[in-house]
Amino acid sequence: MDGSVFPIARSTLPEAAAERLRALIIEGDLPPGAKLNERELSERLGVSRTPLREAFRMLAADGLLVQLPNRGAQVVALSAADVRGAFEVMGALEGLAGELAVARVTDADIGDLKALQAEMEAAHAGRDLPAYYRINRLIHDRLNALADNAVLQQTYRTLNARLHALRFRSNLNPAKWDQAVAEHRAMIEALAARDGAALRDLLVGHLRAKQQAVLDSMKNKDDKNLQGGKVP
Amino acid sequence: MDGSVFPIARSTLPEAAAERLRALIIEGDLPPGAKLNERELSERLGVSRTPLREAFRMLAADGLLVQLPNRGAQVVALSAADVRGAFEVMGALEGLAGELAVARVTDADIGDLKALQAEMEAAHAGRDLPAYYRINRLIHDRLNALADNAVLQQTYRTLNARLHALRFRSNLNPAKWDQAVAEHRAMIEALAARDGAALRDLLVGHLRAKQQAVLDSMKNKDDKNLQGGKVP
DNA sequence: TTCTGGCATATTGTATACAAAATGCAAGTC
DNA sequence: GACTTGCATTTTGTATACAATATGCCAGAA
Repeated sequence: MDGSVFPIARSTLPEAAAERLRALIIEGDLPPGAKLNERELSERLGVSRTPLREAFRMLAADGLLVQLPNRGAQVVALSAADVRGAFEVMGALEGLAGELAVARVTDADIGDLKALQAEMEAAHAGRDLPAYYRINRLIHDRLNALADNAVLQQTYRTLNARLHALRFRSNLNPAKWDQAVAEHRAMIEALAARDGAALRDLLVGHLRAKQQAVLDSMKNKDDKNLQGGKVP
Repeated sequence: MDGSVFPIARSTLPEAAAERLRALIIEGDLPPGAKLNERELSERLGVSRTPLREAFRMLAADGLLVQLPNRGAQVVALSAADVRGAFEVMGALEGLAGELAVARVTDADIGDLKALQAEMEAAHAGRDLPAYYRINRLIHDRLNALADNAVLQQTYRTLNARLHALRFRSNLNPAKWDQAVAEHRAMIEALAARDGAALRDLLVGHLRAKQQAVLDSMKNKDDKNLQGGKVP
């Protein structure tokens, strides 16, 4: 044989439990700050405590839980500073992805991306928000793949997952949406021109705008006391 | 009371085991690619398998181990591509740290850093390598602290730990050493001038040089077949 | 009333027993 | 001789029992 491997996906019990917990956290069934009782959770998931505890360790490493010695695990309650910090790092990572992508992109890739951009603009014109989000994600994934850096991709994914636990629906008003689409167009152009610095700046700026939107939405949630924040 | 907490450090057994394993990996007692037998390791560490397995999860999250279902854990054997990727990300993170530091640094901080820089140059003049490394690290830590971004700091630390597992003693020849010290001086100056872009470029370049050194040393090791790499 | 101390209960931490899967070896087959 | 097949052994995976720790309550003292 040629040595290539085709491992079939076999989820272990701790992995499956972690996946389920992740969903529960993102869905909001386990709200920020919630204390996770091992016995109760293991019964609800139909799993014994041992694999559940390994799932806890995985989620803690992802920053979705915090574990206190002898006091169990609880869902993280991200502070505004945490969100800011995470976005700052994600911005740097996106910028890096852009620079790397420029160094590796082929004309064929650029063609694909331009096609995606056209689709995205069509979704925008048709006010099709779900399609917009889907294509947006496709473009982002493609850029990340172009960077060809597994460490980068994994780090980015982890941070992204952590923020998703916030469950914000970034209230995309028309003006912001227009701007986002325009920024995307500029990105593709910078990439086509192989202008890494410009692409980097665009990506960083793009993310900064998103950060602001999330922080605003968080502030609103806090006002409504939905983030588990302690009120004096 | 004012609500501030001062938790005394209480290491749990899984944490302690992870710490010990980390050391064993970095020391090279557990070389890249080594298979970790749970029973044997638990006996050697004087810990039962349950906490040991949690330690495995932690180290796997840090990227020091890989866990294969039903086949246990083994020490990662980083490829050159992995090292390149990790350094690229670390460069972006250092660059970000520099930019953030510029935004937050005070004159007092700059004074401290200049003092450290002087110490470093003294160590350099006296050819005191250990002192150089120590002060080098102090400066770096100070810069990171100035960035005031916990996510950044934690991400950086994790990546750094992963690379330390390579156990390279970056063979610092005199020319490179001179250059590194000069670069550090330029960094402090850029920081004092509040020139974020310049500081960023310096940090990224500084790290790129380090990356090259590590990749070279890895290549040498590979030639001597010390990295557990598969030879065709 | 407020604080302290001690006890009962609940919860997490660790070890271990049992189950499931992988590995290695040897006998049998082509 | 090389390849398969089945079995014994080893190793990992999961559940559970027991230990250690934390939590909450209540009585008693300041």
